[in-house]
Amino acid sequence: MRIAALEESTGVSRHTLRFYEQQGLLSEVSRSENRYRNYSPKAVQRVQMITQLKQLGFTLGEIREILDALRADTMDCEQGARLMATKRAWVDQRIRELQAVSEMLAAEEQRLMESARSQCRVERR
Amino acid sequence: MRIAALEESTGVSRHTLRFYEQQGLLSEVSRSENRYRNYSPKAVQRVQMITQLKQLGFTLGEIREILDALRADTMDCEQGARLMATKRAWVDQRIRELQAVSEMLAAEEQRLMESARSQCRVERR
DNA sequence: ATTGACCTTAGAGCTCACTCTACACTTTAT
DNA sequence: ATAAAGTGTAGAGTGAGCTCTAAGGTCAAT
Repeated sequence: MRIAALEESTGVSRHTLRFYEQQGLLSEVSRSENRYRNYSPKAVQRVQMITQLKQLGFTLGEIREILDALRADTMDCEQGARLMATKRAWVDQRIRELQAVSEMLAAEEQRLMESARSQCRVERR
Repeated sequence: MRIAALEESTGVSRHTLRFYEQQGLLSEVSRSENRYRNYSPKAVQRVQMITQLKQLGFTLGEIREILDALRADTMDCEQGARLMATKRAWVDQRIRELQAVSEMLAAEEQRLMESARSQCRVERR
């Protein structure tokens, strides 16, 4: 599978695929005789996982850590578990922050609707 | 009120204040004889509003649009409320996504802890 | 043999939201 | 009078995450 095929099946541009490889997100990519990249079918899953985690707000550095942890056959289980726990604590903290933001937005929306009939001033108290 | 005073009373650095002005977030800033910026006390409120909206997840571009609309008096309360609702829907969607991630990480952590005593092999999905 | 599609690399450019530097001018304190 | 502190501008740098270009190598079809 060459780069155009991986681009086609993942929706991630060849530029970005090479960038991900350069950033260490795709580990070792094998090459053909002609130096062309030769991807295994598994690469599709891996790129899709990168895309998903990216959409969820993880940085490329964090994605690399997670993928490395999930992939490493030699990984220590306890270490992996701790990595997951750390990530999860971080995610949960972000959830709490976003929930606070959501509540503030709801309060602001409520306030604006209530003052819709009288005078209006956005976000100024 | 000069830039140091505004920096002091808002916690926003002079660099950032000038950057905001350059980005059109502070409209016209009056100058003294010596070309120093001369802020009115209202500027404190305006900068605080920028800070608040930023914390609510609005980009500087969105904040400029909101401030422009307020200046032009073309935004009423209902429009403001709709803006908040739209942003909140976006935030809530991200919360749901992160909750799904948290659950996946928790499951992975659990699995790793269970296999900590026996053979450790990270399964990919 | 030549076209054109595909691949390679290094490196430049872009957006966002700052952050800082260099250098000059003004004000204030001693 | 001098030094320190404050302010001005233009422009470069940062870092994340791409995005694109230039210049060249490879390959299949005509």
